[in-house]
Amino acid sequence: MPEGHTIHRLARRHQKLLAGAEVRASSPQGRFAEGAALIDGAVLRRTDAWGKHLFHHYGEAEDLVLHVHLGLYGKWRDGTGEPPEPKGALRLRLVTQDHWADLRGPTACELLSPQEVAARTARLGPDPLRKGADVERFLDRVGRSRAPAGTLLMDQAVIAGVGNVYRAEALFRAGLSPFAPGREVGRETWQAVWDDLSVLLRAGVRAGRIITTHPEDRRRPAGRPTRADAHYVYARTGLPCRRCGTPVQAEVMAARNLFWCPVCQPG
DNA sequence: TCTGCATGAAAAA
DNA sequence: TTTTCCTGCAGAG
Repeated sequence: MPEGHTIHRLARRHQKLLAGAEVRASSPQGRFAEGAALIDGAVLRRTDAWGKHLFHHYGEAEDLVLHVHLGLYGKWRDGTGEPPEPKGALRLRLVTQDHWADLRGPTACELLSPQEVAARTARLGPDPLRKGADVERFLDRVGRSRAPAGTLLMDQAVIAGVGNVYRAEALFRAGLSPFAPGREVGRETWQAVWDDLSVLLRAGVRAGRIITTHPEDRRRPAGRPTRADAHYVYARTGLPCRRCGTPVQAEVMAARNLFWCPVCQPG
């Protein structure tokens, strides 16, 4: 589900499945009927992702741009051949000769001009998954800020694509307290966090899910494996830290549940 | 089958 | 800071 890795994976998938073909677009639910009508019959030229934002560029000049943000609930489904009978609230359906893609529950589904796209992405921080991402901009921003590290990593204007899972896990892997003010963390540590997120996000794109634990840390002394085995601290409130056994703590930071180990991440 | 919560962010207050 | 958007699913019963 949707942190940056999901969106980049979707961009690649849509590129592969739909790009180069004429697309029939519809909004069975009706909430995007006008936009769908404008896309309908156009050729998808290329797809792009920046952080959690997905873009489809349509038309010869690539100047008709579909912008989708999945938010918390949004989902894309796709398939080969005939699309299934539309069920429930289907915001957008894209159909080519060979494939279909359905969008449900997005926070944003809108058409933008290239100028509007540029304005949106200008507000976003560098995305570690993008070629040529401006690391210096990230380092500069976090290095000056009084805000806590756990807030900075969730701020899409600071670094784009990191969500609540990657926040918790990157902080743990860096041994960094979520409460440490950005300017007190140190440039080398922030650089390491960026590099680690870059690796983790890329692994997430490949796997299609977030896996942040080293294999040797994933083994459990007893019991059934759970979904949370892929994480060190995320959604593990009260469970023993995989490294030191201390119960994982949780509290709300930047409007989301933050998880951390008070011993491995002192401060 | 039902309930509450969830990987997000804009709008309202 | 709180509400809203409005989907899917894990866990409870």
